[in-house]
Amino acid sequence: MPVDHAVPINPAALRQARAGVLSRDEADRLAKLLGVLSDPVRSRLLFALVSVEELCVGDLTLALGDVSEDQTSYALKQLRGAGLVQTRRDGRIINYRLADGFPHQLLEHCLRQLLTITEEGA
Amino acid sequence: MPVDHAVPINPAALRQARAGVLSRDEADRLAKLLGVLSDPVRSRLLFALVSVEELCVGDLTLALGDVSEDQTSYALKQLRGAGLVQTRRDGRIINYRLADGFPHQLLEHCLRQLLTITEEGA
DNA sequence: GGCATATCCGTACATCCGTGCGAATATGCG
DNA sequence: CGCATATTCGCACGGATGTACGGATATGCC
Repeated sequence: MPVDHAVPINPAALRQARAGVLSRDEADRLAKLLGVLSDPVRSRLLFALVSVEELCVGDLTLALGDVSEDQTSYALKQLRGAGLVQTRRDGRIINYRLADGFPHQLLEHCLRQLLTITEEGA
Repeated sequence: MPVDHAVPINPAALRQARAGVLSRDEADRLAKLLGVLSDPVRSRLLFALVSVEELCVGDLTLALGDVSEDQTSYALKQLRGAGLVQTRRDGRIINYRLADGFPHQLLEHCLRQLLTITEEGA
């Protein structure tokens, strides 16, 4: 039987929780961005780019070592669509770099911290 | 025609990039965790829980306001599977809270910062 | 014991996402 | 102009994922 549950069980805590909840819009934007980050190829590409000025698709493929150039190209396209990387054409070569204003500390600090959390759990 | 691209175009930068790249294992773990976070319902549940001791499924559903109890239940199951939340049974009511050792600053600092980034882009 | 409530499960369904393959575009070189 | 290289595109396939619905389970109350 479907449940209505119109009556809060802990009204005080509920009020407090509501204050911290993101709006639907904010949560959607955040989810979209995290979705872009939640792919091994894409996150590794960002980590490859964080310590270097710029690199072309072929060299980025070599940097990862175990992906095809198609995968790299597709992943870069997603990252570019999310505004996380920029391109600079140099003849036939297209160089990718982290976008202007990209928070480098996000990679080096936040995401690496996330990694240590999962380490503890495993 | 498929491309081999055995020759790096920028060997120096490539060497530097390789140093920063995550291993396949690390990237997979990170991607899995980010995948759990990259859902509006799940992230909003975490933000609801960050400022409160614990809440039951029904009240969490009310806190979000625009999701079904099934959605809440399913999302909490995912979060629990990832080790991000814990449960405490109290009679018929099952209360959820952030897991022990959960980095509260991750929500309040890192993820909210991510939100501001996308604001600029939009 | 019998009923109401809180939560969860199993299934079915639609949808999205990453990948591989072949071909196309774009540029440089001779 | 014709060919080689770097990158991207279009398409189809398989796999994973979120949602809805009915029913199951667990607990408390009378």
